[in-house]
Amino acid sequence: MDSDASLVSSRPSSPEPDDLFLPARSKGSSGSAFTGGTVSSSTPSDCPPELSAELRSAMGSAGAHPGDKLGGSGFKSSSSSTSSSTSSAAASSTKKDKKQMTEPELQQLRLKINSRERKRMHDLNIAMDGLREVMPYAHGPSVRKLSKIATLLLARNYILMLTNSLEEMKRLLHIWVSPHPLRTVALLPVSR
DNA sequence: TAGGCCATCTGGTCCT
DNA sequence: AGGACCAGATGGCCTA
Repeated sequence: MDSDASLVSSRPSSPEPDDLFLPARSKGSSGSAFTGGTVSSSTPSDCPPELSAELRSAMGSAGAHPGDKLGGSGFKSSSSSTSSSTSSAAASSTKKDKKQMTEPELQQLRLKINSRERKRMHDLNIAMDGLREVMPYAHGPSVRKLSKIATLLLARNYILMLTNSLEEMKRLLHIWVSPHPLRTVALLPVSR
């Protein structure tokens, strides 16, 4: 309810995950087909998410705690709907205790658990923002930020691209320092 | 208006 | 036993 506003103000509508999922591993050939391909252009012209100021606000507000009300965001009417399942199935670990707990106590416990879960998700979002920050993607206040799924897919492609680049560099380096005379000579500066 | 994305709640399971 | 993690359900907001 109240917390919604405090979280992420921007509504990401990511680039198609498929686009982000694409190449990244056209290994065989000369690697890094990714560079031009996925990462930078993964945002097909018109849907270029970004973030920066939004990110900060999001991260800043992540710690903020809403008013901890049951059924907080206009959710299903609290215990009434779950009361049956609560009594029957019940949580595995605290089953015995829950039977003995009074309604207010149960409610208190629920609030506590909800709060923990909320915090967990906030932490997850902060981590996701951190990942967005290091992604090769257009960051800016006027651009929507990547959706979660898009962030993950882009990150995957980025890692694959970097891996390919690294392999390529290693290969080149190996050629350069190769003991093969012809290759070595070819690398020697022309001294006349 | 439909679809996408997200936050939150909730019960269950796993781990310490 | 308590907390972390997970997945399903639900409803809100936003954009095409």
